[in-house]
Amino acid sequence: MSEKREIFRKYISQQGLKLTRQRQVILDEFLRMEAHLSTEELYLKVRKKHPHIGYATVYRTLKLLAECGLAKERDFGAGQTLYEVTHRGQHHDHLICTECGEIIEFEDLRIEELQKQVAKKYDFTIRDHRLEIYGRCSKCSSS
Amino acid sequence: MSEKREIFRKYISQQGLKLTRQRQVILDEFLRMEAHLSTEELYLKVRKKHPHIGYATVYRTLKLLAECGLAKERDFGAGQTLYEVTHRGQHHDHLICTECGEIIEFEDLRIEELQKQVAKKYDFTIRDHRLEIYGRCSKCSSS
DNA sequence: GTTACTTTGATATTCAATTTCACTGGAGGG
DNA sequence: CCCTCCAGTGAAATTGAATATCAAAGTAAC
Ligand SMILES: [Mn+2]
Ligand SMILES: [Mn+2]
Ligand SMILES: [Zn+2]
Ligand SMILES: [Zn+2]
Repeated sequence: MSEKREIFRKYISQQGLKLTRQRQVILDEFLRMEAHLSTEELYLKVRKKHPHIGYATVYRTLKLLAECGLAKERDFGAGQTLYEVTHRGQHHDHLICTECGEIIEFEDLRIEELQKQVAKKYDFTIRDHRLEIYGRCSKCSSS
Repeated sequence: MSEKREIFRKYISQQGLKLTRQRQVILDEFLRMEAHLSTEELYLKVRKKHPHIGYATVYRTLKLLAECGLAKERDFGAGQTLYEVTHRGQHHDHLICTECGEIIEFEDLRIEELQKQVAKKYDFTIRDHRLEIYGRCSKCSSS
């Protein structure tokens, strides 16, 4: 938590930017959330305690957080981009329930390895990837 | 080709819809294209021979084609949805060059199998999935 | 305090996706 | 072959998220 604030502080100063009150408030509120949330959702959260902070500032701060690696932008095809806190650089992919919207995170190193093999076959240099599995979660299947 | 027209015809009639000139023109033009194309691109193609056909009709017909399984909707995160012709139900995933936009298709049954294992672990019923690998193609890497 | 910035936040703009609605035209029944 | 009805069409409007704009406010160095 505090370690992440430090990362942000350093990034801000490296870039010649300023550590403003708004940015700190937004960062704190973002770190407090778990799971995946949209700019709109974070904006509404922030707004409760700090009604003066504007949508544009939340939007720009989330971009900053993504730049410095504290946040990961996710587009699950639901019309709006979601953000999530990145935990010590660990990568993961998602199972997404199209019924109730639940998002389950998973990692599978075997799949990651096979992706590398595929890329190699086509002489392709991987920068990033996304694997999303859509369907029904256990709760929605049983009901 | 003709077989696909038949599939469309059947779907249309099953749904109590009408096989209009516009829909046939759009279907034919769509089947003639290879690779991935946007609604806009197909619209422009169609327009050349049939300037009277509107964008909304192309848009709606692509939705129909997706519904009956002749087309697959793809969102590669580039701001607009792309469509591609589905060839005899074969699934594939994509390597996407973020430099030049080239899209390479691949299938890897081992990855597909591992996805099933992951889903099973979480008691999740797979309906669909997307795996996209972003990076640089061989051409862009060498230059 | 003055200067030279950056940041903020209300608002405007963009752009694809989608909807609207008055007019048109397939297709089945006669 | 003609009717009639209801789905289809297409120009235009609307939506909604993402992003840009810009005047006012804030910040830090001089
Ligand atoms: Mn996640
Ligand atoms: Mn493809
Ligand atoms: Zn569910
Ligand atoms: Zn390339």
